[in-house]
Amino acid sequence: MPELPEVETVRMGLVPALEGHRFVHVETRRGDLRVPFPQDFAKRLIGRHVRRLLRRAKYLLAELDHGETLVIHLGMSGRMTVYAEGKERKLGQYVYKESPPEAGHGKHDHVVMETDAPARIVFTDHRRFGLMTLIDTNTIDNDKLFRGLGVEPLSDAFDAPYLFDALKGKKTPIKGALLDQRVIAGMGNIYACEALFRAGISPKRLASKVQKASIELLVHAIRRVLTQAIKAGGSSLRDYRKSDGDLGNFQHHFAVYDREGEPCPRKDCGGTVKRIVQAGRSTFYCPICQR
DNA sequence: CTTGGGTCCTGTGCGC
DNA sequence: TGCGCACAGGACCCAA
Repeated sequence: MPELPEVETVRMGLVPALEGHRFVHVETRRGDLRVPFPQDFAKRLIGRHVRRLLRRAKYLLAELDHGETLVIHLGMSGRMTVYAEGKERKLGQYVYKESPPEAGHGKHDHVVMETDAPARIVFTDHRRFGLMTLIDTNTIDNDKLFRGLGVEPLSDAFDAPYLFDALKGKKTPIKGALLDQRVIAGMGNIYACEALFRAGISPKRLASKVQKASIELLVHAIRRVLTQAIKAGGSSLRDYRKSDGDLGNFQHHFAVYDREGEPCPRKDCGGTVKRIVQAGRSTFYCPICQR
């Protein structure tokens, strides 16, 4: 589910509930996620103060005051929902609903955290591909979760020379290469398809065979599509919700993703959006204007 | 080393 | 209505 724009939207929504606040209550419910919770997970969080809430690739990082960082990944179906304690409240640009008594008691609510904002944060993930763990802040960059990650596509380090170099010698189709987190940290299936469409590049083209000029277009397309998606609050197809519970909006702006059989949105193209499977994932593209 | 396929898990939507 | 299959925003692990 959540790719970079969705995780970034969730991050922004969590900031008022977490940053500068203290965990007053944490509990894990029903079973393990993809990775078991670390020893004394809840105990190690309670009483801790969150210095900053950051994002790296598709991970949320809550930097705590005792040298550990709470790491959260939403997997395919994870959600973080913030509820205001007491009554509905506006924090930042989000309005948090009052916490209903059943919040946190759903079948797939795995973690409930309360802070002195005061707020209740519920982590829900019916597929349990998500992850929550604690990692030493000082050495987090060397952790296996983060060690190999490529550059952040919205940072200054992401430019055409970087991408060209990162794709050099890759014998895989460009679409697959874009999904490789060692190349671009945070890229996912939707935005890889959308960016390739915008850049006019066929997803089947071998990564190492994409011309420099096209790489230039692709870098701009990636930056723009991710930025626009963040502005729209991410894309809600099935499970994804913003942290206030509302839907994102960017799914209405897809050019090709999930639009098999529809006309290519490019003016005068006349092509039809096609769906193929690459490395086990759906790819949507226009065979006429993506070359 | 790189690359592709299978796998984890639950839910939903479709064709028959 | 019901059943079975395909598929879903991710990312490990392992074989070739």
